[in-house]
Amino acid sequence: MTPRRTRPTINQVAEAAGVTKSSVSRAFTRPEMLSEETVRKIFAAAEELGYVPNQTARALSTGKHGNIALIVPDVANPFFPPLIRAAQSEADRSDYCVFLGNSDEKPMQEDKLIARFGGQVEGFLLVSSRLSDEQIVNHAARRPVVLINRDVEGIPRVLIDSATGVAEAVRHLASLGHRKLVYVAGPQGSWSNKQRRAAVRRSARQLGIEVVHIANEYPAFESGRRIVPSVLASGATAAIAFDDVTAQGMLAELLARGISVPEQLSVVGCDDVLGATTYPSLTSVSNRSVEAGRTALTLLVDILSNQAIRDVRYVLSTTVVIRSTTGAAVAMARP
Amino acid sequence: MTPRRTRPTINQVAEAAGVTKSSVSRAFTRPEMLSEETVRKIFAAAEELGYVPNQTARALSTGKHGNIALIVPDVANPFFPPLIRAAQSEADRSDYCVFLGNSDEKPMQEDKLIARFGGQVEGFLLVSSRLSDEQIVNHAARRPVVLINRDVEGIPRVLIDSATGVAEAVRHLASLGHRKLVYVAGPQGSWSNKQRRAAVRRSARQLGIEVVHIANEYPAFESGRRIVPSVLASGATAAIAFDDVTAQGMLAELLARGISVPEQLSVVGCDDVLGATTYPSLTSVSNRSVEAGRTALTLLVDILSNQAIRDVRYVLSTTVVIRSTTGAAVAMARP
DNA sequence: CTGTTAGCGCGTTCAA
DNA sequence: TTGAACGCGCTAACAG
Repeated sequence: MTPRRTRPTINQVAEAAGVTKSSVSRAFTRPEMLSEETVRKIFAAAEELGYVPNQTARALSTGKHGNIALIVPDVANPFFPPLIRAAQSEADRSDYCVFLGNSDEKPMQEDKLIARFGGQVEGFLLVSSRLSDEQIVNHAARRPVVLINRDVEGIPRVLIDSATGVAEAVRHLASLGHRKLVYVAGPQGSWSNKQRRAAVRRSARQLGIEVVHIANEYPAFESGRRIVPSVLASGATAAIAFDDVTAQGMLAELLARGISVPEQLSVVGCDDVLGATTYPSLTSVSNRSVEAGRTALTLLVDILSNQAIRDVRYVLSTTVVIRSTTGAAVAMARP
Repeated sequence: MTPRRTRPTINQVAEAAGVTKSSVSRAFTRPEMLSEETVRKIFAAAEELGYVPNQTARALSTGKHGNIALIVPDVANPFFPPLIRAAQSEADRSDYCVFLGNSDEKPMQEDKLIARFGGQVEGFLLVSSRLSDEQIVNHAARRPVVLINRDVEGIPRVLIDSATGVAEAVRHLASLGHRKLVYVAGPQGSWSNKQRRAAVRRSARQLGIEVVHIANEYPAFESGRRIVPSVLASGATAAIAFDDVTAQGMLAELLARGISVPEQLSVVGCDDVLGATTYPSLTSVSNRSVEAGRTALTLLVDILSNQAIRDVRYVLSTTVVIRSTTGAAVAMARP
């Protein structure tokens, strides 16, 4: 038997079961309102016809679509896939479908996506949003928004506190004798970048270490390679990069230039997305993106069902994971 | 001014513009049917109220939802994110929203996702589907389906032909003096796996090389590490892995065991997702997933607008990318 | 417990 | 070129 192209409607089921649409509707939403006998009849008829409730029609009358939008700056950046995966499987548990959006690190694109999805989702999960606080607050006024790695007062948010891990990393470098280090930055609009940068500065000052800041808009392997000359020119003996991918690019370029790590330069990454897969294996700040994704999605689902718009601020702290790219500072001439 | 919670409807715009709903509807779908003057008035009113057509209501009456579902086995596997990204941005160009589904390599989960999305999408893009041919044909009978890396007669599909690249890789190894190699397999249900395995065998036979097949269900870094003992035990001098991630795991384990690559064992990956980021940099079969994603999505959109269900079979060929994990075969005792 | 009656917001005939 | 009326498939009062 070949499957029909047009799906059976609630009316056909009603007729087949000898009841009205209302009863069929109830059988699928609140069966406890019906007699067991009726429910049985209806399900039998539905099964027979291969009836499945029409989500769209249901959404039109209830306003609930059962969809959630998940927007990230760059799907291809290894930081996001595990997070996406975690959020997905959590959404799955609550029978939500998730739209995925890729903003390409561009606020305008992100805004456009939110508008496009707006009509058919109940809430948004914005990861590392590049939007302004004002824009975020505005969207949140229309429908529930949960943020990951973005700290906006009044909006439920899950933050991966890389500051703790970064501080540990700086202390680790200090204990190895480093007195001057560079911070290779990430995207301007990134909350994580501001946080990491501040953490590096603060810890360094406390330990009497000098910090050089090097800008680098797009966090990627290639930009990591390109930034190496500036790092070398700075005269620092260690570098902390915005993320693992950037650090990996640096590692490759350093290797290509015959500069040995960590003997001549120590390198630290962030987010630990590469694990021990680089060579030398990368010292990094731990990653909690999976928990962040899971937590944020649970939070969103929670808000959607309780409609209690709480101001939650969930913080996940991090630590430094020491591997093989950090070592003793090179001997330097004293002034 | 604070944004309203409830969006303006077509009726409010109609009233504000001094026309009926019909005209407003037409202004947004077929403006050429209206006088310029009326269209102008309507748009002005819409703009003023911040009116945006309700996708759901529109979908209910037209049957077009403007959504596409993209299902992959594992978002976190680096092969997929670039493909997803490419498909996304292509969908974006045609104003489609995309649902992302993660099947966890499980046919049942994939089926469940298809059912869940079914009600609100116009078509499916199934990547490396783990479903049976029969299941796929069945779904395709209900609504348009485009396949990536899955070859089912009658279903539009985009195939990355890794066979050409794998054959090149085998010849490359042969020219380096290898006489016995192992193929570290991928998921059973994977079309790519079958294709690669067959290509290895065929090329090897032609060149008089012996092949050992080693099963390995889940393609991941850890399983790559675990498989190393078997590889070593086989006595082969070279290994071709199902994908780069598996190969990377092998590399790490080999390094940990003090076995040097390629001096003692040559390793080849597939899909080239890691680029030159491993150490030693991995020889691999080229990756065309971005083109595959873009092409497949264009194809789907095309089918959706032309409703001409053509039997397309788009093949992208590959080559071997030689880097540093392949070298001369180790000297072996002659029998 | 079950049927009846209204919409949800929009597209689309059919007339005018 | 525009308007009036109906229907998409389902849920939600309101009766009974």
